[in-house]
Amino acid sequence: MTVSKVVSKPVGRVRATRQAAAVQEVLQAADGFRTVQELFDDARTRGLQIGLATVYRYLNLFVENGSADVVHREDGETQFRLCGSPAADPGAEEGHHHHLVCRECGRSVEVSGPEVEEWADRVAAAAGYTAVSHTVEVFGLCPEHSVTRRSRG
Amino acid sequence: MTVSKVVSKPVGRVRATRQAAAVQEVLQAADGFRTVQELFDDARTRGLQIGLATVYRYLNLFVENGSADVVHREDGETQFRLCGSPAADPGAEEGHHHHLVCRECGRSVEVSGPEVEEWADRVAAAAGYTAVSHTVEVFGLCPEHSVTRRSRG
DNA sequence: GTAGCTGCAAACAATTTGCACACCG
DNA sequence: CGGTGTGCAAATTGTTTGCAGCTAC
Repeated sequence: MTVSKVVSKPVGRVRATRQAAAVQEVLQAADGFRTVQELFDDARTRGLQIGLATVYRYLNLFVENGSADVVHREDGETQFRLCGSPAADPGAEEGHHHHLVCRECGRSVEVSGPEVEEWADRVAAAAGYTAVSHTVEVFGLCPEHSVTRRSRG
Repeated sequence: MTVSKVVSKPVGRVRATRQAAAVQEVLQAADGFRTVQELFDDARTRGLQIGLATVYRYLNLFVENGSADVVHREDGETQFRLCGSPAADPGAEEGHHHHLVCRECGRSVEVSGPEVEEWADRVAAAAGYTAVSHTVEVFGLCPEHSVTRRSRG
């Protein structure tokens, strides 16, 4: 695992600071969604000098830039993860998609559900609602963390 | 000593207190989802003596009982609303459904989306995920609050 | 050399909890 | 009279913000 210059293209409007790279690094190192605390902790563990507030700041910047995705856990806590490649697809409207997130490790799978979008649009239209937006988050246990033993007693 | 039919069956494990009735009253008076603060304020406005903490307590009890539904606004704040009639439908597993909520007035429409459930289940299964749960929230502007004038300049 | 970025900690907002008291039964 | 529901405010938790100093450009 070579670390080297990880910040060839930060995010866009973000200055090429050591901290921006740090956030991006821990974000990339994480397989899936992570809480801000976890990312902050990861950074510190890796010896990356950064403050919690800065992690929040960059995380929000990344989200604004479309570089990161965010999910609100049922718990209420916010989790972040690097997005695919939004900047590479300027035409697509942020590449709307949802995530299937593992409750244990945060590992996630990007899922695009045209049906869901259509469904949301349809029911909204049927009710006469406009300016519709929707939130779809799917949580579960990834194969590795699924309990194979269904025995209980 | 009948107190109307309002609180013939509070929620289940909830004692027939004045506060429980108060929360239920403001909940019923509201057309849609309301924040805890709003409900608390409503209660006070109606002259119902109750504390914020108690509103929270009952709201959570109602949710546990399946008497109330909850949505987490994009904003992060939690909103509550009375549910249909879960107790009247013991067979149905809590009557899983989602809501189409108006951003302006909170008025909502209960929407059942078998497709969404199926979709969530399908993508989860395809990825090998188990113990799947999903969150689907649709926000928009109800007919009354939709901006009919599409002019912009 | 300057402006923006950082970090720490205080501020903040939403929600929970503890404890003394009132009320229900 | 006893238990427990209640209220107020303090405690908690997740997140944001202010200000002095450092860093990148």
